[in-house]
Amino acid sequence: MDLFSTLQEEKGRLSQSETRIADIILNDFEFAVNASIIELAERADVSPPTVTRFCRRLGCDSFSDFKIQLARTAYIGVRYLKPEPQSTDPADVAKDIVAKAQNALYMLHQALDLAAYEQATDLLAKAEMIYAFGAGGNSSMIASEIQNRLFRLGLRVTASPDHSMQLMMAAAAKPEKDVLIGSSFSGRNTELVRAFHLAREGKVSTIALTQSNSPVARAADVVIAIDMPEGTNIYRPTSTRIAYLAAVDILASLVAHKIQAQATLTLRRIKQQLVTHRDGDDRQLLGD
Amino acid sequence: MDLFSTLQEEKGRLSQSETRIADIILNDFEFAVNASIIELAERADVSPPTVTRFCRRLGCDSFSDFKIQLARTAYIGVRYLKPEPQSTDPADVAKDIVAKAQNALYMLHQALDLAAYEQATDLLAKAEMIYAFGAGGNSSMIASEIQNRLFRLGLRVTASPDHSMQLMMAAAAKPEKDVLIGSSFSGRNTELVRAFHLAREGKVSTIALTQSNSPVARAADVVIAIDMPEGTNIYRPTSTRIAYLAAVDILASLVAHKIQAQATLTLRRIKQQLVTHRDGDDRQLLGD
DNA sequence: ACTATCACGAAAATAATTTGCAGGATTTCG
DNA sequence: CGAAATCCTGCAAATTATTTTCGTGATAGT
Repeated sequence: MDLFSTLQEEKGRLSQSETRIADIILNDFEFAVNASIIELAERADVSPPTVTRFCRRLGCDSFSDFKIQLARTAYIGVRYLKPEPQSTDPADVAKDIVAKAQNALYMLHQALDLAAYEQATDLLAKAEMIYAFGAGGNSSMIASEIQNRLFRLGLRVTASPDHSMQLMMAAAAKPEKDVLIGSSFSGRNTELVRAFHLAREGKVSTIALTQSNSPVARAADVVIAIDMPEGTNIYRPTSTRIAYLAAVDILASLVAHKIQAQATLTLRRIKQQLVTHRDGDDRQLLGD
Repeated sequence: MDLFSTLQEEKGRLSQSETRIADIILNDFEFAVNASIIELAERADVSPPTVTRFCRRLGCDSFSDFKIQLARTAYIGVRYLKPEPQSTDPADVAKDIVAKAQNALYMLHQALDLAAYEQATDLLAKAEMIYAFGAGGNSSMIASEIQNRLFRLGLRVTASPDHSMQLMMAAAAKPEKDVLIGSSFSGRNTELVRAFHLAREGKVSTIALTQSNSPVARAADVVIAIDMPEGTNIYRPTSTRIAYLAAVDILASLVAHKIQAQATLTLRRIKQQLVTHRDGDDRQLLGD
């Protein structure tokens, strides 16, 4: 487990002095990772032993162990604690975006519900036809991405960003054979919910990539939950999208492993096609 | 700068003892971050002072500073030093994908050519119309993504994955007013190269997101270079895409800052539209 | 009000790290 | 080839950082 989560959890149970230490760590991370136990103690106006005890309490072996653990989660964790002043300097903008994207990935990994992924994998691998739905710039991209990833494995799949089409397709899907997979960043795409209900009525299994405990999540059989802390402008949909993409990537890889033989064959054929169509250079693997 | 790069660079100039220390760090990272200077020294068969000197040489203030820096770059940097063991266990697959994606982001950031981004930003911000081109599952996604990001800023933009359309559009673009931006993961999409040539003849500025020194790169005025070592796993040549997406994100953010007033207004209108169209809950920021 | 528990810091003890120094190896240059 | 210079290295001492021990005062429960 990572320190920041632990810290958030324990926060309530800490004593006054310990809270002061925690605050310093949360507010001035740079100082905290670099400081010695004495400096940290002084700044928090406590004694070094208190700091040691604080570290132990958080599950670390020692103060140095604490600092290491802190540093390790750091690159990932700092950003969402300290929303830094919005700089428009290109270097900062770039750094910021990269850091946030990495955060999103980190959090995806933290919250990974493998069981859900495996269930989804089973459904997809067995499906005779897969319908991938999503609307709006973000989710529609995810839907095409699902298509893009799965057809390469030899699966039958179509993606649609169109509500009316989605409803019709959901109605046309074959019971217990076809699978519907939908994405909604907000979790409140009511049209998608409707399509899910329709599918459920028709005994078509449904998978949702969405915020947990949202209307979309509740309407689906299997939920690949992707929850990013909302509220501030820190988590713009753009870094969330990276998490979605990684989730699709994971899902597709698991499916690929599950149906390995078939997938390898299809891939080879696709590649063949690309190579002969292009300049004979096969350095490009699977499409541009 | 991060420690791993420094370590790679200095590697040749190190003495015997120091090389031993470096090897231990590179091969058994877990041990290295957790060990005390004495343990590390013993294992490398050197004295503690040698370790201290080693740390200084790498630009750290002290051994502890070294460990902190090591821990900080760790999550990101280790993976691509040690080729992963091929496992199909879902947890490993997931971890691997996340790590690769983070690596891709890391490498994007390392190799960032800000000047190119700024040039591209200038072109895009001033463009009267933007054409975003890309073909194949990956690049066509990037093209739509460019559209998705830029139209929100109030810019006029269209994306096309269709070669014939691309050529016609390139021919129709207005000299010195319109801009063409194209993506090619492989750098050898000859149709895109043709479109770029056409644009150049017509004095339409061109921006390429592609591999550096590739045909596509050579055909463009401004190159946002994205060079990734493609993995060996044929199921998943895809972490590169995350880097592309982040690059687009950076580009779009820079453009947004450049034309801030206009962008803010447009964004507000889009949001307004989404909120009234949905259930009045504005928790979703900018599309699903 | 009494006891148990807890939080905390002072000081002592311990452990880790760095510094200064000197021997030995290696390189450089005459 | 040999002498001087330089660099690498470890030892031991000095320094610094961290942890443990122990005692005090505060707080909560009975």
